[in-house]
Amino acid sequence: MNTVDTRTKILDVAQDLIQRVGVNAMSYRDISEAIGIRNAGVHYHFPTKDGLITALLERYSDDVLSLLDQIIASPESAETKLRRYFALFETTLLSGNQDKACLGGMLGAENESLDAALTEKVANFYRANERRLAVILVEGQQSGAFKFAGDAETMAVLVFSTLQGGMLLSRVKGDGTEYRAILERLVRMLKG
Amino acid sequence: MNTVDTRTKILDVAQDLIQRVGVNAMSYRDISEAIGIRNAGVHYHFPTKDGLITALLERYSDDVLSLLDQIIASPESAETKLRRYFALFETTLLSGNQDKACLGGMLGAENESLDAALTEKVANFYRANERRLAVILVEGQQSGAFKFAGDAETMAVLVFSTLQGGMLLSRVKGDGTEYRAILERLVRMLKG
DNA sequence: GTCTATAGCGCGATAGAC
DNA sequence: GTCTATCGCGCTATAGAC
Repeated sequence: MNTVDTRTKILDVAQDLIQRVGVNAMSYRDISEAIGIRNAGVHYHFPTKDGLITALLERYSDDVLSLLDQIIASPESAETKLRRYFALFETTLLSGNQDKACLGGMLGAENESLDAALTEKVANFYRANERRLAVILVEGQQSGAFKFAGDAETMAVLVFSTLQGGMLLSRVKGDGTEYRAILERLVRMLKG
Repeated sequence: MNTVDTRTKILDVAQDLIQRVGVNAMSYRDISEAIGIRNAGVHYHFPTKDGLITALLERYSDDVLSLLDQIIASPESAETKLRRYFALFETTLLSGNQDKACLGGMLGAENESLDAALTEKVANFYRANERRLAVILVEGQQSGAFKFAGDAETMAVLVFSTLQGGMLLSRVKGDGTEYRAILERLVRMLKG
């Protein structure tokens, strides 16, 4: 059953391509060939490339943050929530057995070559992640599961930095297990 | 006094451009215009783009690792060495008052759109950094300055991940002070 | 909503003069 | 070692038929 509409197919394929090769190495032709229509057909749905990328980031951000909110709202312990957060990026974003970067990380790296309005959207995606991470960290602090000095906000930024850097490094080195090892170690550090 | 030869000028300009906009948004024309020669003049020194990028990464890797070796060989404490390591990426690589990414980070993000041989060179740059970080961490462990559970190798990868992720995030958010805050917090965590 | 066809440009790269 | 000139291609994007 293939009831997915073309607009969604375009977004799916574009996201996959960007996560693999980057924004500037992905073309309308790549997209059109992958879904079996022509160049002009893609332009019908997304007249400009910056518009396509903007729509893509919005969908991605909504999806990830919504999954994150589900994790936060669950009755699990803070430590489990944090692990599920890390697993989200490991499986959903490094999914499909091939090495994919985080869309947010890739757009961040290439952000200076994109529409200026996109920079703020990418930054907001980062901030939204950090805000949710801070909630989990505070919860763990209060329950005694996490023990660390200083404010949870800075720690949340540190955790998100490690997550993003860990994905980058694991992908380049071709060792998918490294990401897990890095964040497992980080959890242990947070537990004190 | 301008005694810098053209080959060096090309490498300097290309590196600056890649650190800002990425490999795939940088062109021979950008380079030639920046140094005041023509497209063909750049091709004389670097016939292919992959060759140029390879030469660039080699120079960059040699420079960074040599500075790192100097830091390690210095009589400073392990904590000071680690701070100097972080400052190296903060000042030398985010230099020139504008937001630049780490060349290694940028090539890592865009690595799937580059010559396959470059992937291994980028990975080796990461590993070389991690190896040196591990030396500093072990030194700090032995002197009692650092206290952490588990092997220094995994911790070195965690530290390098945080450094790379921190540079990415700070750059996108336009807040250069964030990088420093993240790594300052990491140092405090390592001190236990 | 997708097609054919094409405009217009920037790209990496090369030949050959100087 | 840098130049002019150019090739051939891929790109984003658009016009107009179906």
